[in-house]
Amino acid sequence: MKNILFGFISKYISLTEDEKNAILSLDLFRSVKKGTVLLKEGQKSQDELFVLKGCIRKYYIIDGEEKTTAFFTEMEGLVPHCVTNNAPSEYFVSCVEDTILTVTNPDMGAGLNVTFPKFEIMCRMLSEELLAKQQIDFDEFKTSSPEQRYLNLLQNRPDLIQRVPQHQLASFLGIKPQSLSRLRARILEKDKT
Amino acid sequence: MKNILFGFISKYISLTEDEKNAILSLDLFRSVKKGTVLLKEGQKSQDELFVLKGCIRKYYIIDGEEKTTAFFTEMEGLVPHCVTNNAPSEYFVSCVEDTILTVTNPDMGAGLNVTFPKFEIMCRMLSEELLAKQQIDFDEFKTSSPEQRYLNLLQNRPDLIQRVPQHQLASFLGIKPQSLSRLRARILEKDKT
DNA sequence: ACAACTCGTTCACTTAAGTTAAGAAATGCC
DNA sequence: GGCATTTCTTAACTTAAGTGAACGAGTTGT
Repeated sequence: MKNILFGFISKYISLTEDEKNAILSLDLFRSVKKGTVLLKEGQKSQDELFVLKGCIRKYYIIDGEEKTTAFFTEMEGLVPHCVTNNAPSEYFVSCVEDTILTVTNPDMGAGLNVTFPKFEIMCRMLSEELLAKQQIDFDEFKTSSPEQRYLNLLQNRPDLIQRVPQHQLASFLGIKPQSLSRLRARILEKDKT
Repeated sequence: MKNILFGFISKYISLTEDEKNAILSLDLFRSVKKGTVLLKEGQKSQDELFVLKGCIRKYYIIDGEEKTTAFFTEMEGLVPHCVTNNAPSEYFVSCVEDTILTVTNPDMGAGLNVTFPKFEIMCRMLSEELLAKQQIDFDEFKTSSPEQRYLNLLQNRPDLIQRVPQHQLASFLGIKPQSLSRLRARILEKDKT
């Protein structure tokens, strides 16, 4: 696990052994079972999540229905909105698979940032990268139909389609499970021809 | 104009007179006419835009059709993707109205950041704020129907509906102009009852 | 002033997504 | 193993969005 984390960090900054040990001493790693709920609506958590192995999802419950809006897999991190604005969470986060992740909170983070200014730099790089990606994703979503979105997903994240239940994928694509099922049948039909 | 800019900045950091003068000496302000194209697809610009007065929009041309994905009005800024990743732009940016904005680029920015580290701090705050907002907006978009999206817009940005042409609003809502027209008629019909 | 465009709306028709319900397949739990 | 639950698919029907075309109002340009 250490190696995965440090491998990821090394893409942004380089760490000395001392720094690595400082990080490890924080006891960040958590191993959680499929289905575990990491964050509930209404909860005021300060925890930032970073997935080392497995998959977590973010979802709302609207009119009693789960609406999944994002998945996070290996090397992807989620800073819940409630951490940023210090308000109760609007959404849930749970594990799609057995997952290993790091859990950090600003207190620990501030400590690290003070000790190692590099961290501040990495966080900014990460958040800029994320913002850019997010904007492109949003644009793509707006400019395509459900079917195109599914085909794009098939191209860009084929793993998600395999590892995530259909009904969760459906709301991620902005449609109902039945529509996804039908849409897939439609595509298969076309492929045959 | 100065006042608008400094008023905005003061929400994040406080500036001395010297710092204000340093900023003004950069000659950031631009006054552009409605319809002016500020960024073209394929272009490699380094300019970051911040709207002081007026409205600009970001749009793609896909299969010969304009797809508007974002509007930026007073006190909103756009750092085009091509600035971040130093590649040709995927989209266009043009003025919906006569607009006054600041145009900055990383060279100037770096100069400022070096001279006044505060700026770095403000930029990070801005980008974090934006990222959070963007995520919520994306979630809202995914979890609602075109009609709900229109009603939300009516709630949250009634000005946009007034100042922006319908066909641009339509793709912003992820639908065709005719559908927006129909959807609006439908809502009016309901209101009567 | 007139022609050429743009823009918004409407209509008829097509296509796809929402809804409700039912049943098959897979999964989880004694 | 067997029962219950969840997940996925299918189907029939409803509703809304896409498409192509037409029209009038407003704008632009000459």
